[in-house]
Amino acid sequence: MPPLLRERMYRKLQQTIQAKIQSLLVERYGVELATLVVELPPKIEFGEMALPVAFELAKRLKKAPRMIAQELAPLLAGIEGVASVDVAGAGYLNLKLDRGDVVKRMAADEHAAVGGAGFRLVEHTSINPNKAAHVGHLRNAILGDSFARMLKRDEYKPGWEIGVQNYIDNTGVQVADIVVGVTTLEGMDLDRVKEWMQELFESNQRLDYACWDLYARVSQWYDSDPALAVERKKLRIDTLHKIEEGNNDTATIADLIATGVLRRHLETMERLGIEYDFLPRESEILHLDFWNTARELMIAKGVLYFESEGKNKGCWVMRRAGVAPAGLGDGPGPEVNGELTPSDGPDEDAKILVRSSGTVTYVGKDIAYHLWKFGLLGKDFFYAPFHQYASHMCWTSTDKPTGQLPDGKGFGHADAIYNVIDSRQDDPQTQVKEALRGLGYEAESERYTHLNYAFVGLTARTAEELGYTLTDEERAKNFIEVSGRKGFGVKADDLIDRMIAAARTEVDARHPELEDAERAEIAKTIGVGALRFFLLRFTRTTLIAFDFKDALSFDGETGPYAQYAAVRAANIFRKAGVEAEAALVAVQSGDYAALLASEEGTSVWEMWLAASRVSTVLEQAIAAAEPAILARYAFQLAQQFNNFYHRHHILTETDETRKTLLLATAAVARRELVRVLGWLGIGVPSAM
RNA sequence: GCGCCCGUAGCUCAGCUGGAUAGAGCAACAGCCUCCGAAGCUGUAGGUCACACGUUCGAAUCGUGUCGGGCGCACCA
Repeated sequence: MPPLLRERMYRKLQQTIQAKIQSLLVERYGVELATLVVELPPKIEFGEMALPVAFELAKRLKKAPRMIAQELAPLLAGIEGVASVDVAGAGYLNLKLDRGDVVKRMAADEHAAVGGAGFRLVEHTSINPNKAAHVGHLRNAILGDSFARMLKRDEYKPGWEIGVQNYIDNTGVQVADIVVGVTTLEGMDLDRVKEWMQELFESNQRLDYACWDLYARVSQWYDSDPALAVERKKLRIDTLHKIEEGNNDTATIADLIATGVLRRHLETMERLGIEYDFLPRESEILHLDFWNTARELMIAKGVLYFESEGKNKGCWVMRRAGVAPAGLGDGPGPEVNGELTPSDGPDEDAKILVRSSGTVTYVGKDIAYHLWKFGLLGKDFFYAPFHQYASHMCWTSTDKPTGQLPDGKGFGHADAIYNVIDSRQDDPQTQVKEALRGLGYEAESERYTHLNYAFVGLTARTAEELGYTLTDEERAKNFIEVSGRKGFGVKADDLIDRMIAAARTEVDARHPELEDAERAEIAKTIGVGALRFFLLRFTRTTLIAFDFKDALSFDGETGPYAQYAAVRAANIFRKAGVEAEAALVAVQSGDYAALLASEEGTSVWEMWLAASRVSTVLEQAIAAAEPAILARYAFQLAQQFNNFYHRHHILTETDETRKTLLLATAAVARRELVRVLGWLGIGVPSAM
């Protein structure tokens, strides 16, 4: 069978039809359209594909749209897979597909391929390793993990080669704060810190939880005595510098705690099915001098220059993204004696990358790091194994040569990158892209996606439930912002525990006959599914006001609703004593065209039509970098299935032809639902 | 002050590159379990898509402005 005939489900059919019409338009009217819209009609009576192309042509051809549509309609009738073409409304071209044909193709699992060449790096989670993860971090990790699953090669799609990274800021101020906490507030030295961590471990206490409270205490402590505030802040900076330098007890304490907390984060995320391939650390970016290499590249290209005047005097700066330089000229003038002379006064808006003290800012380090990601820095990390997952190793960076290189290539050779980062960092992210552009890496800059999302707050109700006393001002707002400094927020592990416990209560009530271990497993799948779905159903720009009551609801538009539909479908096969696979094979022989065309069959056909859109929706979700699109689609599939389930009673169906089709319908619905949920990291339990 | 995001049903949100009577869930009300498990289904009610202009055959969608809310604009990360 030629490839064109093989891949002809919704997405493929759409592509074929678009190409055909484009050539028809050129042939007949000499018109070329940049894009040709093919949409899903609002009602099934209008067919499966609708083309508003006649409206578009009306103004160019100075003809009534309906007239154009009537001219085009007969020309489209010959397209393969199209059963009929109608002109509707003021000039819509509505296509009806050959239902019997589509059903057989889908039963054989023919679908458009999604994927491509190149290595893509997805970076997410990136929690400061100085305290427990909270809901906001979960949104980040779940978004990133789902997106990685959408891209990755699997049974359904060739996908892309990908690497999943979790950037570890193990030498930042937040880690410094926790070090100040254990040393100054708790009076520990290195040996005592080791003992303390051992004690926590032996008494089954979580290090990240202990740090959560300590971090809050330190943050308060800095400002608790105005007379000592300056001194205490100095202690903080001194501690930071010692950590950055390395090779001293302070740095060792920082490393012990940061690594210990990081291991806890990995445990927390693993509970949700989230794994990483590589953990690049800031300490190596410093010790391997990534910045100096980047710095030279940037100076050579004139992107980075020394400011000798104005408020940024003594700093190395670059033009701020999206802002014209403050001076009259187009940026800095020619370089003179190692310094660039501003063409027309200093650019006061410039972004500082190196402070007058000689230290590098966050954005500076980030530029170096991103040159590495694209393989443009000309140097690499050294790699060491860090954590063994069931199916693969998670690596970390190190500054000592190990002779080990994951997959023989490491990770710094991306063709495209996706950074899952809070939208409060839109500006610095834009600045990094601007630096790439300035260095002449236009293409890389284009393939740099900041997968941004609005932060997660808490509803007033949930904040009060956590024992937080609200001010009147806070009560009036739609959400309360979480604060690590105040130790205020919903810790990830606590939340996961509550989700699973809520599911467990239901499972125990519904399935007392099951073994304890199986009930536990089912509850975990449901609790995790509910949590992941809850954080995925909102589009990225939507600020989530987290509320326990909403999250713990398992009715309606939730993960458990979708899981339930898949479980119901599976139950049908169990009770019928038929394998889903066999049902899909069975539908190949037999003629269902008439049945599918009937009024009753249309409600069955709608299930197939919904299921046929998997590739289309996946492509759309990848293009928009928006897992919420898939989450909503999963819900729609489940809803469609529940409709179908109530309308057609399969097991009692006496007509064999009809029963075969109904069984195949349930099989397809379940297959696609399981797939889509899988990309969202949501499993389907054995029973519900 | 400048930049970015947002304003859609009582509440929480969808609405793709403009297109057919603006859609879900929750909450409310009325029904449906001797029938593939009711974490489900059916029905009712609920909207001047913040507002005003503009572009267009056509605007929730694009443009400008106003009002209201959020977030950024450090020699912090």
